[in-house]
Amino acid sequence: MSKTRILIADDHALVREGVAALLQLQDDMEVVGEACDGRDALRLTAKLKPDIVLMDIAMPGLGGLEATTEIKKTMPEIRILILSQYDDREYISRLLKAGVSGYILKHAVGTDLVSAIRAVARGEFYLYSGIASSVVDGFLDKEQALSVDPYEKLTDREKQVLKLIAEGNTHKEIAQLLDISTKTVIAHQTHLSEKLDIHSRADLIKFAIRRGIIKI
Amino acid sequence: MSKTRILIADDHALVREGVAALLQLQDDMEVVGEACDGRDALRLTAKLKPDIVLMDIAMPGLGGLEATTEIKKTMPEIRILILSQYDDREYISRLLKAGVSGYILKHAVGTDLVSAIRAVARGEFYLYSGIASSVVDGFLDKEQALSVDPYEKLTDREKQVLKLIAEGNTHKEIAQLLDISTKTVIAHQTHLSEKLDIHSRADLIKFAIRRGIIKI
DNA sequence: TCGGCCTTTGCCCTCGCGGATGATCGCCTT
DNA sequence: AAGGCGATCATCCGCGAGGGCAAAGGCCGA
Repeated sequence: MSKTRILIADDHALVREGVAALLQLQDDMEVVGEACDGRDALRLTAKLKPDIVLMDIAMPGLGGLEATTEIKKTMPEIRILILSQYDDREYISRLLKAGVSGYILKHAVGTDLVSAIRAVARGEFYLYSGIASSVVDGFLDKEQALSVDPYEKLTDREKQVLKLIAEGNTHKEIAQLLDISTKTVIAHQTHLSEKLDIHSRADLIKFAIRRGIIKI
Repeated sequence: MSKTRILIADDHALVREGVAALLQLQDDMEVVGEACDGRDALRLTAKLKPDIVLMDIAMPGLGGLEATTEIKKTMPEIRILILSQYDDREYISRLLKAGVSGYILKHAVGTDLVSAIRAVARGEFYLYSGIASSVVDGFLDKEQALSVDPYEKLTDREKQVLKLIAEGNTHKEIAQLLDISTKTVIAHQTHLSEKLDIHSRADLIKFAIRRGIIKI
């Protein structure tokens, strides 16, 4: 019997090593590599061809969702299990659209993670307890479930403005940094807020943190 | 030779178990318990009397700093090693004031953590590489190093308002929730912003996240 | 009893936020 | 050539943010 080959992608080395240590205790699992961000995850996935990638969402640079999309584009047979710090219920449908095979929280215990990996290895979906019901709601709203990630619909300039807003800059400060008018900054923010359907600075900040767009 | 007895306090079960698995690999260390928040850490520390408490800062309810202060008050012989997700350099002096014996980041690798625990067990201070220089700066500014945690100087009402602001509520919404005038809300915010020396909503939100005051 | 702190509120002011609407310019695709 | 889209900037307007100033009532310790 061959072991399930696992790649762990998380920006916290201690979490990577700790989870790897937990999984190595299982005789049907083998951690073949560790990636510290989405770019690293892409590179190592192509190189190591693991069975499952255990992926955090909030990582610097290339985030977990973007990395998932890229991996599924070129290597659709590789299964992705999301290991998130946040209970992003309304976000799961987009992850499913990107092709992930499961979603588990860091609040879960080790046996949950082992169960999740075995389920995904068998080709099943895994959803951490308490999340399942929201996914049912998600399937009821199929239009939304099939929509693409709104963040990907942002232009480069809008992503740039989002990052600067989330970092706490005022419109005037952003205008000076980008050498444009404050009115243009506001226009970009208006557009990106509509695309993301997030209409307060506080929620923009939290969105950016969850997505790994800014560090705190 | 007796093993170093360690209590792990972190609100993420997978992180607790993973780090515990790493530490159990060392034959001079023994994880005697796991706590999921500051209150739990207090209770288990009193019950288990570990040599070292490995403590996260951002935990729901009672945070890591508050728990550290309480533990040091009644059990000063127990050493605390902070395991933080964030590089809160300007915050370290207050942790030192509270009596911690070390500070390490989740970005660190397992061997760093093992070294840190051994150093703390020997009675030394441990500071994760790259942080040491800022601590030198901290000692240069002894007045600040000896100051108390500004958050503790906030009144209950101010802490309440801080939480509601960080959650993204407007002044009017907070006024309605607390059944007071918006002017009073602003007065509370003015006072707490002065005490914390944080003068933008964005930074208040990030402060609240780092301290575990709000969830995201 | 007095002073200090907490909580509350008001008025005034400036500044920033953010939506609606409209416009120009350039690039790219059809 | 025509249309779509992104980036730029503008005006108008209502509302929120936040500082300054003043002050009243309650509670508690000296």
